Amino acid sequence: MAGGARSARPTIRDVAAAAGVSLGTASRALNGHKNVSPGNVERVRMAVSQLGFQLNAHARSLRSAHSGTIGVLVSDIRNPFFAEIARAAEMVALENGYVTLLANADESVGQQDTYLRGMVSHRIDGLLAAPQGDGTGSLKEIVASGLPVVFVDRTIDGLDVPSVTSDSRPGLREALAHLRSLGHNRIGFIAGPQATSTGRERLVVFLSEAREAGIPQPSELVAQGDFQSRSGEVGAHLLMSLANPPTALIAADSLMGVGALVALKALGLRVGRDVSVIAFDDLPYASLFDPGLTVIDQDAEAMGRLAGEGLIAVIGGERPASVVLPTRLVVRGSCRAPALARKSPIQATERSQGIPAPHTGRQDHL
Amino acid sequence: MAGGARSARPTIRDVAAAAGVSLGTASRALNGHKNVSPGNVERVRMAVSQLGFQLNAHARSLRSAHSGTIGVLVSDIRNPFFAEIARAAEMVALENGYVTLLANADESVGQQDTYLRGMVSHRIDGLLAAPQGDGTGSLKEIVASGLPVVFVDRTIDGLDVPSVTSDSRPGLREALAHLRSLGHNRIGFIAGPQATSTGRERLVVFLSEAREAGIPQPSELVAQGDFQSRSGEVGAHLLMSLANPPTALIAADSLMGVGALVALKALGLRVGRDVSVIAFDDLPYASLFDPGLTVIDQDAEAMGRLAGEGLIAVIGGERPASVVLPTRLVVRGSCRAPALARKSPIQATERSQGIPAPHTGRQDHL
DNA sequence: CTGAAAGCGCTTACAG
DNA sequence: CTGAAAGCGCTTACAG
Repeated sequence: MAGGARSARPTIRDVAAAAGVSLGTASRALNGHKNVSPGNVERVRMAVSQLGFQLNAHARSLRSAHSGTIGVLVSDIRNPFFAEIARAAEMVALENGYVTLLANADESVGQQDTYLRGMVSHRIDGLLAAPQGDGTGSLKEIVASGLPVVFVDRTIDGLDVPSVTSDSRPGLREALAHLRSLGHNRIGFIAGPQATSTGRERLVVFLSEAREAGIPQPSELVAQGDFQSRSGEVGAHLLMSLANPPTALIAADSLMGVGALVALKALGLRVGRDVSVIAFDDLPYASLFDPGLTVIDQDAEAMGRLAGEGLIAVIGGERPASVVLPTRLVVRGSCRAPALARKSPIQATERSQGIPAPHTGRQDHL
Repeated sequence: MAGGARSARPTIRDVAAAAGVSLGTASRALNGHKNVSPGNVERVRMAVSQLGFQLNAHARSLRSAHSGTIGVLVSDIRNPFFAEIARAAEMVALENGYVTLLANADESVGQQDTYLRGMVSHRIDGLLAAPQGDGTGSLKEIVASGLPVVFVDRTIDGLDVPSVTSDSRPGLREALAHLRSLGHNRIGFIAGPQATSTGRERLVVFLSEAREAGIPQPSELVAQGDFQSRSGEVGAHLLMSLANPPTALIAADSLMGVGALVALKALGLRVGRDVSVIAFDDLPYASLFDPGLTVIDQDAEAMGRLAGEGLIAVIGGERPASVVLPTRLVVRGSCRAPALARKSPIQATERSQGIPAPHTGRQDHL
């Protein structure tokens, strides 16, 4: 059983010898080539299992054009959204006979480049990436080299690469309609980093949808975050400290949303009652929060799967179209009518555009 | 810029030619061997950056004894606990010049074996694993083959492999002391799968610590789970439906803990007030639950890091000792004195061991 | 300190 | 359908 512990690993030459065929025939049998006699296929199969032969992937990769490996690069593996994408992509890769090399950039462009270089050294057959940075460095070189690449979640301007992203518009539109119907017309937005495509898109779409809905959005109502929890905390603090604070908050990702919840708790503000909150990305536990967190959900599993399938297609020489998935609102308990809502949105609009209210902080109007 | 897109990749031969040295010297310069003249080292360095040379990892792996790759196998990458372990281990690998091949067994022994075979084909230099199953299959073969292996979180009986695990005893002891001081003496336990080392250990230790603390533990107070959320739900339902239900619940991992919270919510029981709850493993959002969830925390980051370092040591020919980290209780709001606590634990003990109370469900005793 | 040469374990035209 | 042979891109004793 553990007998051959230290003995040299059997090679395809050993298999050929045991099967009584030539090295070439053994290789062809192993790879399922058509022109091999059934008898030899069987003999080789026997020899393989008898010797416990495991093909050396490096020798194969060196000789043939492909390595059987794909790279998956995510921004932060601890973010449940990316963990789900990575997992789904990996499943697809596995189903197609690829092993996955996982790179966790951990929000660092430097680390991203380190991993990317390693992947190039390992001659990955394709790369699936939720990219960081501005498209300089290894990523640009990789795309320029012609290696199959698919972007997921994020894209990079100037790099012409198929992508799987989601469209924040439907979700944001529903979110605004929901808040509007509850009587909110002063909505704070905690934006993602403007150096990422998703950070930019969500802010632009929020602003355009708010305008469409007739909700005024003075720039003081936008806080700039970085998709990390801490920045959501800071942003919520900032927004709620305005002379005329918003009655509702939207965070551009779930980590910042959680940060905002932490900040509101610290400020003694009750979510739902005192401030309504909506965040991008669902969390497995969002319904256990107090109250349940209303979210704009993206289908991370589908994104990972479609991106994986897209990459397989690119590797196969196809040029798949980019796909854009919808987002949708999942209503839980974190949004309610503002406790002290004004009856006339118009009036409030005029106020917020003109002189800020004296710093009573809150407008008593009952 | 994108000029050489389709041109063949430069090899070390091109580098040697450009630097005006032999192939061997180029290789030695590249690998930082001592006996190379400074001038040649510099010339090779120039040629490398000028040609954009990237060493072919497969050729190197085929020739030399190691591949520069390690495998990291986790049970479920979507579990925050394992995501953190994977990330920390990966960092250590990177610092030591290794690229990580990530395998997500997704709670399936079959998938674990598929990945393990792929890793063996890729000639990983070492394996870090939170193993599934009973130690048959690829895992056993790998250990028997002499490949460096380190277990993290879980171990497998009969496989003599260094490991990094945590000792549930201090955390459970604190948890029981905490519950005791609040007046609980009827505690339900939602156990992990007895086919895993952690599932077994936590149950055994809980039982022994409860005995030590003088808390009776009839078998009806143990529900069998599988570390998945759903089983925590079922387990909590079961326990709370007992004729004489527990006043507190301990779940052997966070996913089952979350499941229990879901079940309690569905049953209309308020955590803290009606039932106290403690779960293993901290969650990034546990403090935002209603109320905050008290947990028995393990240091996942340290486990991943230490396991990574241990693996590097094993690869280096050392035989590092296994390390066992402590667990500790993080008190939040999910435990309070039972609403209808008896004054005398002794009396309650006698009751619970004897005739179950008639199914009023709750003992009114005010 | 350096070069020439062998060879890691495969795949794949090329003949037959 | 099969075998003999070349060669993928490196590393590493072996001489010098």
